[in-house]
Amino acid sequence: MTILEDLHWRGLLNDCTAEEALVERLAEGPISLYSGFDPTADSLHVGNLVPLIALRRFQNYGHKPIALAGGATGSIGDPSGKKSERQLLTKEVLDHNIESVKTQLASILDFNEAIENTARLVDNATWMAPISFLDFLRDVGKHFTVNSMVAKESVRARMEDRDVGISYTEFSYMLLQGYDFYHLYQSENCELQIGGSDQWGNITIGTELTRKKAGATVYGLTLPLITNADGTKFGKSESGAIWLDPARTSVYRFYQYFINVDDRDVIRYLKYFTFLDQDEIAVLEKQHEENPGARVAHRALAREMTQLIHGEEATDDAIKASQILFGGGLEDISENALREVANEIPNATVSSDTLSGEGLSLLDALVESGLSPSRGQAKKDIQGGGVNVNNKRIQDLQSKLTSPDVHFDKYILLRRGKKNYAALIVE
RNA sequence: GGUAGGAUACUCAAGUGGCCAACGAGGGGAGACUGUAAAUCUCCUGGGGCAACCCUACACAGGUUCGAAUCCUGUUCCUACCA
Repeated sequence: MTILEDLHWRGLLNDCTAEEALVERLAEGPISLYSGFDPTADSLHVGNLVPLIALRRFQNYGHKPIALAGGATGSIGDPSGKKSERQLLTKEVLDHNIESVKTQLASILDFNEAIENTARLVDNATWMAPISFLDFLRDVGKHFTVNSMVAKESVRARMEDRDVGISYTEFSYMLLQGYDFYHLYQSENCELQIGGSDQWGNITIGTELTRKKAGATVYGLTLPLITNADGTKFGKSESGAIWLDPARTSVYRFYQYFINVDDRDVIRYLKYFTFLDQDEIAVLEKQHEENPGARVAHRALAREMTQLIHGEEATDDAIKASQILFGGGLEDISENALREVANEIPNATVSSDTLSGEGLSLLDALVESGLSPSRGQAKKDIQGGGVNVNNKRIQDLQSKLTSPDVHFDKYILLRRGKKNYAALIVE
């Protein structure tokens, strides 16, 4: 199977500037390709993952991936898919973002310099910054008519909306990105750019510029926009975007996001995001269809993704934490796993004194921990059988929490309903 | 500006002197069933109390009454019709 066949089977081929020619070129040998990532935040999120993983797919097939951090383009702002003009980022924020994003890019691609096709990381500010405005206008701007630029979807959408409009700055974005491609062709012999389907316009500017200035054919390839079957936006949970940075989205939440993927989406996402091959996914698909309740495919997806981004060890912790929060008792739980859980859920601190003697009334503990808004509600929760202490149901209103309830001298796990947890941390 | 009608809990909406912390629906919470799903079914849905009961609440401020969401007066806001 070739890389393009692989992408095609995965449903990752959205559009290509010249597919047949690219097939021939790829057959001749390894190619350098790139994809750009603008540092609009100090972390990538799962929505950025498709192109990034696609770069890795190419690398796995022996090609040479280049990850481009958009130090220059990011300072302008890509109008593609944006309904309104964006706030420019300050230099400091931009620098910080680039540094953070760089390390994330590095975690997915193989930067091992010992291998032939090691990945590279470049920042377009290094070649954009020195170019003078005049030179840019003469060398790049001259090759494009405003007529064609205005016709691009990203610009047209904004022109049609008279209320928002588009600034000259964002209008120029496509030229910068186009120049990147030309530059990478010249300096790295980079012949292919990949990106999301919203990047089509920007990518074709690059292939055009390279053809006009260097007389060379370079290729563009776009990947589909990921859409959830239920119409919600991929990569967004109730609590916001799913980031790759564990400080923003904990490993546990990251794992859970993929566990909770809609049944209808799970096989598609296995193809989009994982490196599992056709046979492996076919097996998962069969198991999923026969018994969706077992959620084998979901588990595989969540584990693969979490391992890819956060590594083996953190994944194991997330899986264990999930087991505690969605299943069994605490009997065989390790202190590490319990700490993981406690970090994940709201918590309240109680002093060990309150647990000695009489103990702390469960009602007070529920209110204290924020699980129940009032004592009255706490009572109803208990009477309704909705309250668990250390994953054991308690239905006695008079129940007190005492030291034997404390795990590892530190934790008491409270739960209201199916998934509202809180930890009492004893000090 | 005139006339008429209205303002009830998260939302809609019943209630026109005591049986009203207030019918019903939606929403929300809990339980059962399940797959950390969907659907379905049951219960709960102002605060405190084990409870009797107490407090707070039917736009706002007063009043009548043993007793007011309900009657009266004034105020504010909304809606319709007329100017």
